[in-house]
Amino acid sequence: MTLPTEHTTKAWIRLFRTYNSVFASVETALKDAGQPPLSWYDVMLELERVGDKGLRPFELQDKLLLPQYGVSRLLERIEKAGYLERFDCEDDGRGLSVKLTDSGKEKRKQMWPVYAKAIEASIGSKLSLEEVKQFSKLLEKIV
Amino acid sequence: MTLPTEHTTKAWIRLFRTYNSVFASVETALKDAGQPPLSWYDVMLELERVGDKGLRPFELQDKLLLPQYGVSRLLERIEKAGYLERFDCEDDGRGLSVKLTDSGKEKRKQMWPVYAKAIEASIGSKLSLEEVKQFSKLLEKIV
DNA sequence: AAAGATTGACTGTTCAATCTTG
DNA sequence: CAAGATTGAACAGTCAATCTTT
Repeated sequence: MTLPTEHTTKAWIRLFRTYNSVFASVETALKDAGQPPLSWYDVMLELERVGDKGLRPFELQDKLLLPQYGVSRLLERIEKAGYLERFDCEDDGRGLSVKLTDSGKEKRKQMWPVYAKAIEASIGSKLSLEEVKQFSKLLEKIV
Repeated sequence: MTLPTEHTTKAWIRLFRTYNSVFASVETALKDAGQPPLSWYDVMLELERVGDKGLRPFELQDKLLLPQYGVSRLLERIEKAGYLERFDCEDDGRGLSVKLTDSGKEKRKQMWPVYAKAIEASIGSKLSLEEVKQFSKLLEKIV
């Protein structure tokens, strides 16, 4: 394990600034549109994908790279807003499952165009299609 | 303003995951080494660069892309740890300046190898030099 | 004992209101 | 009134302890 080159350090600093700038654009767009934050969208999208059987919190934990207590608190807030339901898990008495409510599906649908516009403005409009693909490929190598 | 292509959306999701994964590695490395968080490093580096004349909080705000109250609270914590000093600004009675203390300089020096190793492990070791340069160039186009 | 999940207490972030000086 | 900066209160994230079931 050697020290990073100047180039690696520079790349990290730019990654830092770029991510935070895009992230801030998305959050601001959502807030300005009176919509919930991005973290809610991520949960709702995963839940919508699997339908009424729902997901276990630990599955969300893996998908969203959040700690257990982070998922617990996030679900608590989204549930309070009425966008999801927790229910007992039949297979495993320790656990529960979570599924999206109808109003949760509706809300996710409302959020998407706002979210999408922000991504397009922040990234899509700045790079050519070829560059976007290249960018995606490089990111894939890192994680 | 059109909707993003699939490719742009995919690139954003990867950017999200990659950034968060690298960021978490860096923070974990610092914490495990008993060092302060990355946000402190950023402040201390900027302050070290300008020497004893220091920086105004609003200048840090621009450099670090933080809100005014965010800088205020961050400086408060770093000052309490003894790594920086606030002092009245002679040019502008409304403002103040902030400079690094000797122990702040020392601390920044201690943090760097830990930080550097984490960046190298997360990014440098995953990409060739050419790829790092490409990556950097693409990021520059976005922000 | 280990896995799934939650919670109290603490730390950090955000919002809106405030204070001071230009 | 604008700009620079801070602060109380509300909100979100983290740590360690806890509870239940496997």
